[in-house]
This record gives sequence, C-alpha cells and structure tokens, in this order.
Amino acid sequence: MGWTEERVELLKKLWLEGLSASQIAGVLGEGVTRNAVIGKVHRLKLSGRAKPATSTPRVRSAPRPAARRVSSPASTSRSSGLGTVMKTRNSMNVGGGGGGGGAIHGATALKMEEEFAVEMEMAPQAAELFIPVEQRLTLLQLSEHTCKWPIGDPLTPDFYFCGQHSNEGKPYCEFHSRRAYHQIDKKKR
DNA sequence: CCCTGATTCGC
DNA sequence: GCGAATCAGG
Repeated sequence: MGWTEERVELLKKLWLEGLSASQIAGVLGEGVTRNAVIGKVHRLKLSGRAKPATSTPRVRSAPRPAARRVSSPASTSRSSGLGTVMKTRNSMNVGGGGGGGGAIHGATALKMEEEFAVEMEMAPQAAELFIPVEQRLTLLQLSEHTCKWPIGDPLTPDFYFCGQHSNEGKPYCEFHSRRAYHQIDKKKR
C-alpha cells in the first residue's frame, strides 16, 4: 500500500504528537510496519522531534559487515497487538492509619495532560498486580525462584515482595520482569 | 526479553 | 521512494 496524502498527513500528525513508530504503524494498520513508518518519517525529514541537540553523535562503531536481505516473506499481514500497552503507576500505599501524615504529592502532574489522555485511550484495563496478603514475602523469605519485585515503601511495615514464581534465573516474575527492564515512564531521551 | 528510533541498501 | 534487516541504545 502506497503513501496517500491522507496517510502521510496522519503520519505527520501522530509523529509530531509524540506517538512511537510502532503505535503509528498500528493506527495506520493494513500492513504498515514500524519500519515503514520510520523510513517514511526519515524521507519526510521530520525525524528527531524532541532533540535536546545535545548527545547525538551517532556513533557507528560496527560499520555493517554484510547484511543482505532474506527472501521475501510472501505475506505481510500483521496483526499487531496494540492494545497491550501497559502504563501503570506503581501503587505506593503507605500506611494510612496514623494522623494526617501524607500530603506529599509532588508537582509531577504538569505535563501529564496529553500523555494521560493517550494512556487512558490505549490501556483502559491496565492494573497493578495485587498480591494477597498470605502470599506476600519478606526479604528473608525470598529464594531463587521468587519474584523480588518490591512493593510499597521499604520503610513501612506493609512493604513486601511480589513473591510470585519466577523462571530460570530471572529475578522477577513474568509480570514484573518487563517493568524491571523497561522504562515505563521517564521523560528523557 | 521487551521496546525505541536510526541507518543501510536492495528493490 | 519504499521498507526489511540491522544496529545501537534503554
């Protein structure tokens, strides 16, 4: 499928809006891959949309030895699981019983408007894992195959570890292993 | 592992 | 011009 003016405009809009290439590809659908989007973006010369200008030396350490293409894949239909985006804030439930202690809400909610909108749009059912009290682990109860994802405030009695089963040398259960690596948030790039 | 954008280069 | 493969980074 070629790039009609409509699609190009939509691409521009979404890209400038800050959506990732894969997300845009998902929106455009119909056999449009992330690479196609990125390639088009480059050709349109509208790449680098939030460059701090600092830190982009583009070091090409490996000069690319030989990267011939593989035979054509015949079918390009791709049903990307777009609705799988999970952006959830780690619930920090710190106590609550005592006197009116915690009004410690930072001023982090500044540039959250658009992001939050997109968030709600794409991950309507995102939720944090809930671990039943009887399954929660203290530090001493951790073993090789228990998820070591910390939940809550370490300085608080209700701090505990996930404790779900984790596979083969992995420190976290499947649910948390992603979060461990992946930067769900962070506004630096 | 998952993902991101960047680049190359055969088509 | 297009985009798959690949790279480099998070």
